[in-house]
Amino acid sequence: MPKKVPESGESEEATPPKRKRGRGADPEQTKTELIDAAISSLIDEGYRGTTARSIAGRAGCNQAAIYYHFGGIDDLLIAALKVSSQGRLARYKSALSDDQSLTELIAAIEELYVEDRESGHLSLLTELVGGITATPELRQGIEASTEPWLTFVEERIKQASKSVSFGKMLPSKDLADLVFSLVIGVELRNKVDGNFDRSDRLFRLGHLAAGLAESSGS
Amino acid sequence: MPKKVPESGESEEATPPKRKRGRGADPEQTKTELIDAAISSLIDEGYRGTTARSIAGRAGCNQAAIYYHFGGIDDLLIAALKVSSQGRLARYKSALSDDQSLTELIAAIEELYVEDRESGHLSLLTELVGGITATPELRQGIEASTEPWLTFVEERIKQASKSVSFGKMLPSKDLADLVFSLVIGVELRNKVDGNFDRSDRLFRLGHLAAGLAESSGS
Amino acid sequence: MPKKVPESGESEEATPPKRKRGRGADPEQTKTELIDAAISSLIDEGYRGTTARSIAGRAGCNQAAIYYHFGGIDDLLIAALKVSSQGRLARYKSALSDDQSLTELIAAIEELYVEDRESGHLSLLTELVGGITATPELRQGIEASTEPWLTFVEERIKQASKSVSFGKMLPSKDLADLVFSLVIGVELRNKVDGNFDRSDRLFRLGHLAAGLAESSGS
Amino acid sequence: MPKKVPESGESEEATPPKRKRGRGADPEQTKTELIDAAISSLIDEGYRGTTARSIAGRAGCNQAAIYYHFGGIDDLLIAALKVSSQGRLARYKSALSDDQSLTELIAAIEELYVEDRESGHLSLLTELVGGITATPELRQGIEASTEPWLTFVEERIKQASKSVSFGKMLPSKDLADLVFSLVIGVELRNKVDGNFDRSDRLFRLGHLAAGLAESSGS
DNA sequence: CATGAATGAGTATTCATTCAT
DNA sequence: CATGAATGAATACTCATTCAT
Repeated sequence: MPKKVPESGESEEATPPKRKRGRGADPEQTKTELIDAAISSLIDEGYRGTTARSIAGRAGCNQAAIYYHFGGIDDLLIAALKVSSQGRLARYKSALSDDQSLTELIAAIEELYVEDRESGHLSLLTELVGGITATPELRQGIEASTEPWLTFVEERIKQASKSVSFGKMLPSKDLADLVFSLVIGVELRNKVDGNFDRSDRLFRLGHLAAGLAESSGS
Repeated sequence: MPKKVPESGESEEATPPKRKRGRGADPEQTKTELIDAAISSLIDEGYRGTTARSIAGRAGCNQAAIYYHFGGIDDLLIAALKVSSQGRLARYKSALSDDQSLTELIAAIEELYVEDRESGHLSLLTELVGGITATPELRQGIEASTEPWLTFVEERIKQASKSVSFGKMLPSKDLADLVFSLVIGVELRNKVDGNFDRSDRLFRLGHLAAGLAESSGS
Repeated sequence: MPKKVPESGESEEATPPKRKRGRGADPEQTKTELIDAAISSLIDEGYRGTTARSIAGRAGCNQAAIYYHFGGIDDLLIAALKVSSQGRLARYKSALSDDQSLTELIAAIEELYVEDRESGHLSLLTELVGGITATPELRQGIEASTEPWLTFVEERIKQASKSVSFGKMLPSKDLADLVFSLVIGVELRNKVDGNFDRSDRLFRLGHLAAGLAESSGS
Repeated sequence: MPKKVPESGESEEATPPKRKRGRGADPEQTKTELIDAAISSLIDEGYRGTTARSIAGRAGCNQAAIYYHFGGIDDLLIAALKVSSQGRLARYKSALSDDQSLTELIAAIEELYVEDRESGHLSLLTELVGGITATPELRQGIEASTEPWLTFVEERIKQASKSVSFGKMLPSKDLADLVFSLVIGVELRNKVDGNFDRSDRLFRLGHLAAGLAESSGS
């Protein structure tokens, strides 16, 4: 069901004429293709189903390429998460501006979130976290991709709370942690019951709370 | 790191004289041992690392026993989740009473939650959810074990909100959903950074909010 | 597709009131059920697919019963072949009489053969022979079930050739061998292409030859 | 008991300098070795005994190679049948010529047949057919290897019947079917009783009939 | 630069068989 | 008399990984 959203290569700049892969090819292209393949495999097949074969098959190249370019499967997976995460974060940053009211902010976020959910990019994170217990090496890489989001969310919260009377009292860091955890939890729960209106309902709750907060004056 | 907490067999009643396992033995004991083994394997090795070998090894019996008693690994896994989930839910139900104030309630829950987190029983759920993408058959079983928790949380919220002035306005079902999702999200995030004080901080936030709510009068 | 034809118990005599199986049951009944199960499993699943599980499942009893009653799977299989073979042979003997002309004889045989083919009883033999290479112990048992057929066929040929001028010159033993081998070969070939009109065409050839032979005078 | 006869590689031309097997080796050699191993395993151990282990062991390579090169055991098996069948058919074609009398033809065939029987190549076919019930996927492959033989036999019969007065009346297609089925049936019967003079006796019968037919004028 | 070939160790699952009851 | 429980060894197949080219 996930809609296709451009994976790596966040920008739309014209890519140079794609040479075919093989001897004398552009190594970056292969790497990019592998990363895209890893992303789509993680989304479609989950962490357990994401094997060298599955990735190489999707990338249309040899399994050995994974080792040649990334040194191993897990390293490729981390790279994939990084690319995906950075791409999405950039999108969020460009779509949210400082002068939005709390209500506007939440509306904007909801739109982005739906993009995430539908494209499957959120799933990437939860799938990889699921692999941590079996493969602890993943942890560090995941954390690195996670961290920028937290500072970003915290910042947004700080900014938004300016328009609220008791704003300065809000523990923006903890709230950021809460919001981020909640998003992840919702994603996981969606996997269980496929009940995608859960996020809708929670956003409605958010709008309600935002309305209440704003009406309490700046 | 998870502390050992008795898995199946919620009660502490003296178990009847344990016959040795083997041909002609008590099958229930073997089943129980397999379930316990599955639980501990899921906690220690994750979904990906929980193989027939790993389970049978922990249970001290032959891999074939898994198939004899449960028909397959996934079936054993959801049986394990069910046992674990029911056991924990019973514990929650017996530990929380109707006449607790909101603040008391939260304090009680925090205690139980720490038990969950430390024993690893919460991890069971997230590990299995991680397997859904690769093995969709798990979904139904997970959902079945999840559902009772939601109704339980909802009831608690309804009960607790009576002591709050605007309590009747609260969408208890959505809040239950939110709380449950948040717990799951936190568990997942803990796996990433091992930052176990996150829950402490969030509970503090909860206490704060509870205090605010209660001070607004009943 | 094989039509059901009563397996063991060649006669239609009233069977004594069937007690259920279990402690104090009639051992003969269990044996009979196991044999019938083995026959149908060989027909449906082939030699490779005929496992203890498959047989016991069809017989509705425990796998251990096979060992208790027959000592092993192969022994049960041999017993099954024997029962099936004897049953069919009895049917042939009762359906063919001495005073049939060659043409009548062939017509009668065709009818019986179609029974065999459709019920799958012929398949029993070829499936078991397929197992000989892997399990040489089968050989003797199969040979024992095969031998009576050859003497029977030889006798029929001898009798029938009396109505043919050059009848005494015919090497009836070799011809019996030929006919029997041909039947087996046809059965095997049918498995490959499912072309069941092959036997029809060959019987037509037989009728032609019979007509020719008879027209040459007695 | 089967005598060794070169399996694949019908010609005796000097094979190019055989590189050792292993990473980066000539894949054709590995494939050939696997096919030869499959053939000899089918002959020696039968269909039931022909496992990945047995084949890889005989080929001196890893079981996984079977899957790498053929995708699965059954596919390797039908590849083996194809190679064997084509090799033998080529041998037959080169050994039989148009200008042979019926008697000469039968004599020539007898010689070839003895080769088949002794080398075990005929057994290949019957073993695989025995597997059809359990593994229907084999059917198509077997049929494909079978079909050329039928057209070949039919042609031979047509050609030979020219030297017989009533030759044009002969239903060569049905006769081809009969002959081929008979050969298969005889092979199977040989497995049961090890009575290898059966074919001798049948060939004698054939010679007799041929003599009769030829004496009836062209 | 990249890959085809190969493999050892592993996967889930099923086998025939045994034994205590 | 018969069976439920159990198992060691096998089954087909896939894994991540390596290496020669």
